[in-house]
Amino acid sequence: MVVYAGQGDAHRSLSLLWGGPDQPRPGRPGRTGRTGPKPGLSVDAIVSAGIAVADAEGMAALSMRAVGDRLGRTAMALYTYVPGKAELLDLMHDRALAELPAGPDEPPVGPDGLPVGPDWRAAVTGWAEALYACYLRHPWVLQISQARPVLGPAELAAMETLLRALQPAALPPQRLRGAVGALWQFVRGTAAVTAETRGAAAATGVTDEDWWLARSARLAELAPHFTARFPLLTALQSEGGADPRERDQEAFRTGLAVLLDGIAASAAGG
Amino acid sequence: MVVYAGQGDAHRSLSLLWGGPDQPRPGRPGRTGRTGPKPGLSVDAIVSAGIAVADAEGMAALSMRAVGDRLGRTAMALYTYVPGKAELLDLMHDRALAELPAGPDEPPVGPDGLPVGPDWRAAVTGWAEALYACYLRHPWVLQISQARPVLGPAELAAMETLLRALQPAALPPQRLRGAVGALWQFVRGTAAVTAETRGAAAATGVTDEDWWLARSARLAELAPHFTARFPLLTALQSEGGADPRERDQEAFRTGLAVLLDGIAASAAGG
DNA sequence: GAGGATACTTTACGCCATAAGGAGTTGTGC
DNA sequence: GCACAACTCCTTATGGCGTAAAGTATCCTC
Repeated sequence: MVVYAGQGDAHRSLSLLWGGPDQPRPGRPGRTGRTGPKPGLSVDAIVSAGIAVADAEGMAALSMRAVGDRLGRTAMALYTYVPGKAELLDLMHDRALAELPAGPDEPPVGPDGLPVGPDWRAAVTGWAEALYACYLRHPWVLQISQARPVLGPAELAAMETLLRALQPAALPPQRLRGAVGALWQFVRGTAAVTAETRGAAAATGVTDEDWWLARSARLAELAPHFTARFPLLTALQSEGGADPRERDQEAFRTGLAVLLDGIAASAAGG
Repeated sequence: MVVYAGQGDAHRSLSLLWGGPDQPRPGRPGRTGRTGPKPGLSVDAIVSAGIAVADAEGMAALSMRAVGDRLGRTAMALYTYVPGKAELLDLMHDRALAELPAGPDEPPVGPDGLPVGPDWRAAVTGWAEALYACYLRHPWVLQISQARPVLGPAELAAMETLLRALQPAALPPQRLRGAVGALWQFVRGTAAVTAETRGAAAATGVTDEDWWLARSARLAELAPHFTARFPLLTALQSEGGADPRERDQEAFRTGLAVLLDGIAASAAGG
């Protein structure tokens, strides 16, 4: 379950995200830092602690008190460094994405000087797999509403990497925007489904496969005319069956293939 | 900001989702309903009230108290009908999706008896636009984590509709699964972005366009070497410029076109 | 050494979901 | 007609949450 809890100050988030580590003191507006006790914490340390809590115990357990505890402070101590929880989440989000590889600096270049490479498919696939893996390493990121695009440096860097990978396909700008959006949303959504399957299975102490079986059985029991009501779904579920435990991986691979085919068509069609 | 707040009982959600209105009394396990005062509420009424609150005041304002107030009851009265807030959200989610049109019962059939129709693109486009519009009518649905796929009847019906629309493309099952996932995630993700843009603009009392301008200006100010660091992004943003206020619509259309091209390629390639 | 800025703590407020128990209402079986 | 069980709905209470407000201890500047 997810609750939207009021926006937080995106303005402040942006400052913190882009402020960098060079600020003499933690990022509150009018602070000189010439006097007073040395800060014992830092924004970075708080973000790390937050990620540690979320990785270990899930988003539900991520409270300001929990983060403070992990640092040997009270919850209120964090407010010296970070305006509030919403902004902390924004920072955690971008820090998680910062694990993504930057990719090669230069795309392959042909004799005509233009970027060239039949293998933009491989490059985009690599990008997508890296993002997918990152989401699965930090599933809590998927509960931070994508409806709050704060545009941190790591997120933008990831988009830039994708654009670089797509460069050889030479898409017209409009198509390029569409493709980038579709790819990003696809990876995120697919990762969310995978994360949930794993999480639910782990929480109930059952294998992924057994969990799916239990779910299906229960559905069939509750909706007796299931096959009559949803014939195509029923057919699809039984048909061409991959091992259910590999189904998520498969959905990722083939969905991505569909997207890449679409991009290829755009490239060809100009 | 979004918080994952503990799973709730998916088992109970499923019962409520599929139980239908034919249960003699609200859906608690061992109730006969032969005695006691007549129920003044119903699961349906509670779900409607929840949707009304969320539509009018957003997910942040959706509390059990708020829902109870709207029905002239206390928060605790709801627990007679619904096990908890998580399950209520599941019900609200499925009810929102129930607004989607079911689509024609039969796909067009050719002389060979197989479903046929060059216009599966139109059908899928129609499906995607309907889902997109539904999400924008109820943006709070997008904050319910997709990482809790409870599989209500309306959600499954929407998938069935999509499968029916895709039938003429005659995709192999593996590809079909990939395509369905990609389409769904794409619509959801794109709708989330649009919803956020509108929401943020509305909250600050500014047009979408001005909001984007302010955002860009602030980014440029905070990251002085922006263009050097993200050359492709910078280029893409300026290039081929649609009116920024139409950009979301455009991203939806062209992203969908990319997906459809990919599906067409799969159909051709068998 | 005084004074001010700063880090961090304690306390408190108003929310939240919901557990526990009680009051009033309705039907059933005697 | 009456006791009782079933049921709805309420009040109260618990333990969480984010964070405002105010206090204390630390350190630098003058």
